[in-house]
Amino acid sequence: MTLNHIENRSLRDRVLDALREAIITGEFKPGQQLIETELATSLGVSRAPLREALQILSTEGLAETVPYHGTTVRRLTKADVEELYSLRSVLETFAIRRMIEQHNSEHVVRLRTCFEAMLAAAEANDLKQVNQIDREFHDMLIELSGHSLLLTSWNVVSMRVRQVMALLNRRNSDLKRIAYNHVPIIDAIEAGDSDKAVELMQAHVAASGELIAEGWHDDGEGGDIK
Amino acid sequence: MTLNHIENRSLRDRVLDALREAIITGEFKPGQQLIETELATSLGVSRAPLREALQILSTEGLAETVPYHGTTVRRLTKADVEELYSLRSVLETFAIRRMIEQHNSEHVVRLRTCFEAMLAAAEANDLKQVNQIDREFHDMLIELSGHSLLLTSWNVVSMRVRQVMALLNRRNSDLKRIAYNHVPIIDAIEAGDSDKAVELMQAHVAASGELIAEGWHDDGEGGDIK
DNA sequence: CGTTTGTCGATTGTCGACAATTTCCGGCGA
DNA sequence: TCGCCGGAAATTGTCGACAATCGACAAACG
Repeated sequence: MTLNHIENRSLRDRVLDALREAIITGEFKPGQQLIETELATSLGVSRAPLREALQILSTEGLAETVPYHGTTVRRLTKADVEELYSLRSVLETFAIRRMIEQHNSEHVVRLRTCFEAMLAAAEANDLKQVNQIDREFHDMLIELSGHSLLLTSWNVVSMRVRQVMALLNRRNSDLKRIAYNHVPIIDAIEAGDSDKAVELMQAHVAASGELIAEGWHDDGEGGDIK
Repeated sequence: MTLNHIENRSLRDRVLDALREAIITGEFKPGQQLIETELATSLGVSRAPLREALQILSTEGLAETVPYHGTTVRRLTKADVEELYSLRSVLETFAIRRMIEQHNSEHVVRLRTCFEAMLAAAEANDLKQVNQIDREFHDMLIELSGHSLLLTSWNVVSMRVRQVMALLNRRNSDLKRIAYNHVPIIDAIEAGDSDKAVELMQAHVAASGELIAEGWHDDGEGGDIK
């Protein structure tokens, strides 16, 4: 008999996931006030676990808490976007170097598998799916570096990148081209050429970062891209 | 009349500071269980703000929470120390590059002032003071990069570095030599030579990291250094 | 004797109520 | 009209009490 484990996580964790998801997907807009009693009743829990979730969101940088003034969804200025992408670049290139040092061919296989899934989604013209797989690709890079502290730092950055992406209306650009952009990076990793892989990744991240920062309006929160 | 600011911060924040300090200074040993009722009564607060503080400690990586089993001070393995110092190196070198890009001579002045204070403490053979100023020096590097997201990431790393330092018994080594180690870095920054400054910083961090990791015992938590 | 089941103590998880703080709004006087 | 002074409303902060969960040991059963 194959029984599934029953959901046993604490309310706090489930509330945290729900709120995080709402912020990351842009359902909760930047600057929006997160009123405890309101959220608590709408989620059907008391304020205690909800507050704990809000604390965590604050330390993760997704929300902002001012004593006696409440918690709001953190605003994202143009400077924030630039910082986000520059730090992202630093973390990812570090991960690449560290991964290459391990000379594990299994890693390259996994990256290529991921790429192929991305390509398939691109051919189906499925923007959402491409985005998700792109996230998985970059997450995988970090994971394969085998650096757990880096992973936790990355998660914070990654979440906010997702938030940024959700806040702008992207037209469907050439998805296949986006997918193929990853090939030279994988090739450089396979060849063990750290410097080249790093260079390519820096360009890759910088390009998308600039593209986004370019059309960013601090008050309107994101314009149209591509 | 100069009145002190009335302590108006929330209990949670003050509890958080107290607990963090206790962990960072090594007063709370790694693996030690942090029992809510116990801490609450000893601090004279209820469990609510205390729990919120513990949540934050967990997300900061200083503590570890297992549902229904409580919170413990996070253990520091040798691998953790290595990850810590490698990430620290990445963040600091990034900060240096970014700082140099600004060509602000004021920055160099502040760094030199900091160095001189360190030297003075070294001549007084005051290990504790030297350590504190060393921390200030590296914190200053991050601040001067003008990258707020980097700063928040740094703070997490920095706290854990302090914890590591507190857990090992350092004999007084040559403090003046330690202080003077910072000079070439400042010089390279002043000269605007990013690559050299980065290289020196990497060596600087790697050296102390290896020194510490070398004598680290995962179970005993840190041996004697120098 | 080994396995399963029940119970206990300790600890964390959650809740509702109350206190503290800020904000907003209306009335009052200059 | 303007400023300002309460006081009510809204919101967050804190507390004590109760419920849920877990590990360990004892008890019952084969």
